[in-house]
Amino acid sequence: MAMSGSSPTINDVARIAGVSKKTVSRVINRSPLLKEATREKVEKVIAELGYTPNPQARALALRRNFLLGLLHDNPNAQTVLNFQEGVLDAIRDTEFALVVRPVDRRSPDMLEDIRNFLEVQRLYGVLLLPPISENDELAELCRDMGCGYVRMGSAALDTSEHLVQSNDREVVESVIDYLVELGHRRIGLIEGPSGFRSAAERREGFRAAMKRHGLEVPETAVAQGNYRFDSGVEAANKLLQGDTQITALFASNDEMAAGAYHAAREKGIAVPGQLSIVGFDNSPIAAHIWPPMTTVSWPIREMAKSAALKLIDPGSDGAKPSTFPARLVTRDSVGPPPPTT
Amino acid sequence: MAMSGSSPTINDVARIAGVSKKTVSRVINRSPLLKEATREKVEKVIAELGYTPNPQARALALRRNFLLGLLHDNPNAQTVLNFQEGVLDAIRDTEFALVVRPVDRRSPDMLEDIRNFLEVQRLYGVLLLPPISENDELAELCRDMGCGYVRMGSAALDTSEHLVQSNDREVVESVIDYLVELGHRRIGLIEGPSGFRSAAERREGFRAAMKRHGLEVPETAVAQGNYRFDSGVEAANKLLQGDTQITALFASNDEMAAGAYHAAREKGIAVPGQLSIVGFDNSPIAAHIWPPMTTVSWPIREMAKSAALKLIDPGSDGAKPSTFPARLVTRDSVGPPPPTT
DNA sequence: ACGAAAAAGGAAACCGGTGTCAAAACGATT
DNA sequence: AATCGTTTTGACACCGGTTTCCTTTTTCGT
Repeated sequence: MAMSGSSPTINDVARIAGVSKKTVSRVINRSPLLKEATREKVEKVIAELGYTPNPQARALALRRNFLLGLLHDNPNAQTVLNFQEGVLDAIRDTEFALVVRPVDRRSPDMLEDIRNFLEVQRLYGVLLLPPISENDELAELCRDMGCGYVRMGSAALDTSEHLVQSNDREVVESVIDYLVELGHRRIGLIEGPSGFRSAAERREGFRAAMKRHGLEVPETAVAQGNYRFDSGVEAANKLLQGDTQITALFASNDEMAAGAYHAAREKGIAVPGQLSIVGFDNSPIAAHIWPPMTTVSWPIREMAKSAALKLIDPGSDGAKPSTFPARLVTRDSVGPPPPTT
Repeated sequence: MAMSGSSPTINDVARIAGVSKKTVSRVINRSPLLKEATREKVEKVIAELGYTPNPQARALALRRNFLLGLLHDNPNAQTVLNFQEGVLDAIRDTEFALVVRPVDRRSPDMLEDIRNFLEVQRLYGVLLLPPISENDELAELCRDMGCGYVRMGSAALDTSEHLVQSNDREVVESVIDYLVELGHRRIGLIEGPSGFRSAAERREGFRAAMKRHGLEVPETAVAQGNYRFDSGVEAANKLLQGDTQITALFASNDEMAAGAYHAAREKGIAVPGQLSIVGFDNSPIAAHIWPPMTTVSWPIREMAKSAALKLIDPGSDGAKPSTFPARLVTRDSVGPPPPTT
């Protein structure tokens, strides 16, 4: 009775509405076998009391928590944080909460750790960010544990309902088109680490476009990095040395592109005067570096929202995989190739 | 009996060990009034079965979840993410999980939203990141709701056990000492937004050191930003215009310092040749920008870990406020002032 | 108007733990 | 051996929901 502080329970609602708790439960769960009048009566009481079902109790009864998990091993802070924001967009005003779990994909115990985590926390579902979203054993683990999951990826990795992706390949092709149109012929690539689907997609986009334009891609015009700044420096040093004569360069992410800036600067190569650079991600560094970097932006926040909705309300966002369009953001790191060949 | 898949419960343990579930509960909770023999017997069964208490059930019974919340409205992704890692360090191998909740401190509903969130999720405790860690109403709300909390801050804001802080002021003083030692006399300040304790601390450190060296700080040598890149550009433009003749500049965070780089570049001012710049935070951009930026690094991950420990195990990390030392990271954005005055 | 089927609602058990309080076991004393 | 005061332990209710199963009510065909 004295309810200062402690929130009303389903029993309070039932008593005041003059029905059984099961009926209240039915209202909460939108059971279809309820008379409209009853529903309204109960809903009125719920509204009056400001009743919210206790997630802990539901979690216990349903053997399933109202928690969405974000599993990631992501080198890029901004990406992860944007993703978190997107998930929050989806669960705002619901009883769901977001729990985060950074993992170490190089640890041999990763799967075991995650299994433990899932077993203990009994999450409603998990969101898998690249690169671990590409781990098939992990997806299988989720299935085994009866835990919903959605993989973020840049290509088809799974059946329909578990996937949210972007069109990396196409947009990289258009990046190359853009460079070629400006007159570039010798274009270099800093690709991402093997094992990353996104890296493969972007590389394929690059190769396809070059081929379409009848341009060669010599060995020396390609270098591999690991998506981190330092590896970008190193890769660019390789690309820029000797006689390659590259006039433009596409890096598979912004951090490596920033590394390329660094390498160019050390070598006294002007950007974009002597070398045009395009990155990928549109992370803050792209806007903050000098000159501001032309890069590819993908709608991570929207993708995250969609992924979360797939988990908590499969009806709304559907069983089909969702593909979100990335787009080129032109700033000042691209120009025509230098006149003297 | 058939326990494929579903994990064992306290009942299984009790039955097999031949004791009551309450006794098992006592073992789990390290109750001191247990006979050693009983404890061992039960623990053996627990180990054999690989039993883990179900957090949902405990949450229901205790009216308190095993969830730590991270409340933030932070402009810096890397800071937030590092903080998350630190919390994870603390709760690894415990039953705790970390839930994140970005908030909007400019929203008039913020407190109401948070109240709702706390009421529904019944968190074990929350970690408050700057700037909302400085909101006293919020701290009071936590107390009201019976929710543990720890504030991250750069100065005393609360009583002892609720605080983890850094020594911003001192370290900024040492930054200025360093610049003065190199020969700088006209040093500019880009300060952070009003309302941020950290901004005030850093400003005071700056002013104290300048005063100690007998150096003036004219109006025109100070500009205010909001901790974001663009505001850094703007502030630096103000500082660098006309006749100020500043030879060095301290920005209250790295993003604004990066903005100052940008402004300098646009004006054709060489860094560090004509202008030395020091930032604060040691965020990735400091290492990636050109030239690599001298900045202040503070041990956010350790601070986060300490904060989390304060919540989940007040015994271990103690009731006293913890202060963690920040330190200067010297890179290439600082040099002696230009010879021609 | 009647009986049968369908719809609506309720009682009680259950999810897996913890709290309360009384009972049992134990040790020391007499 | 009986008594008493501590430890230890257990029975049972409870946390706030859901599920199962059964009863009551409504609807409808004939």
